[in-house]
Amino acid sequence: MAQFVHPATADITLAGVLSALADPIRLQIVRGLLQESGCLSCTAASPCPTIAKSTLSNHFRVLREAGLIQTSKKGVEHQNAVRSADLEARFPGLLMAILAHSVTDGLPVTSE
Amino acid sequence: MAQFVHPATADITLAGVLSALADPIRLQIVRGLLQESGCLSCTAASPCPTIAKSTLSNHFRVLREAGLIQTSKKGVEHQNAVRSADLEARFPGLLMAILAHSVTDGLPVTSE
DNA sequence: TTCAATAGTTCGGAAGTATGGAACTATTGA
DNA sequence: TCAATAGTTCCATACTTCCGAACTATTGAA
Repeated sequence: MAQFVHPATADITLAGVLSALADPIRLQIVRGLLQESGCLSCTAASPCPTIAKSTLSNHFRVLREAGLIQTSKKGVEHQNAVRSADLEARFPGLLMAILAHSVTDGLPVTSE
Repeated sequence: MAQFVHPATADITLAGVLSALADPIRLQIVRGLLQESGCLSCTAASPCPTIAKSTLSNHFRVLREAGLIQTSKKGVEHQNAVRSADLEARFPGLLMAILAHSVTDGLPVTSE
């Protein structure tokens, strides 16, 4: 499990970013990471304790391969951080534009 | 086939929008619609002639149900338009932030 | 009215993707 | 060395996507 595979900044694709963030769980993970000074273990960054470890691991892999987060091993844990600078360089304003509205996700303003 | 089901502006969700635009084909459809004064039939808005009709129909359904486009029947064709104003009202700046980079790797949309 | 052409939709099966439990690896600490 | 903890991998099941074929709806011509 040496080091993880992270795409270079130039290799981050728009479809990959959107696809990764299209999942509410992953969206919440990224939001949580940004709120917590950017470094959390996988379980600490989980938005819901009922999610299976394997599922969570998969979500982190998707985020990692999309270039949204950077994962480094630290002891028995993994430290995850949002690649804010890389994303800003690759798609200026995109992440902010998306996360600016993520609070309302799944919380309809009106009926339902 | 009465009218199509379009979500109210308030019911448009972030995950729905991101999920709909996470597909390169749908991203191209939306871009094409915006470039063409916003009204195109389904086949006219197809970014690739090899896509099966059923697949295309499904893509338009996804875009419609996500609140990205409005479809109205006009004779034998369907007229599709991006719900720019609704999206701007619901998620200010989001669509623009996404489409600003949708030309896959750095080519500017504006000067095209 | 009947027939053919066109534009989309729906159906059904094949291929791909997501989920979670069980088993596995890696690190730490006793 | 053993147990505990953090993640990953494997596998089976469930869900989604894609396409061809059949279907519906509108138009225009005979």
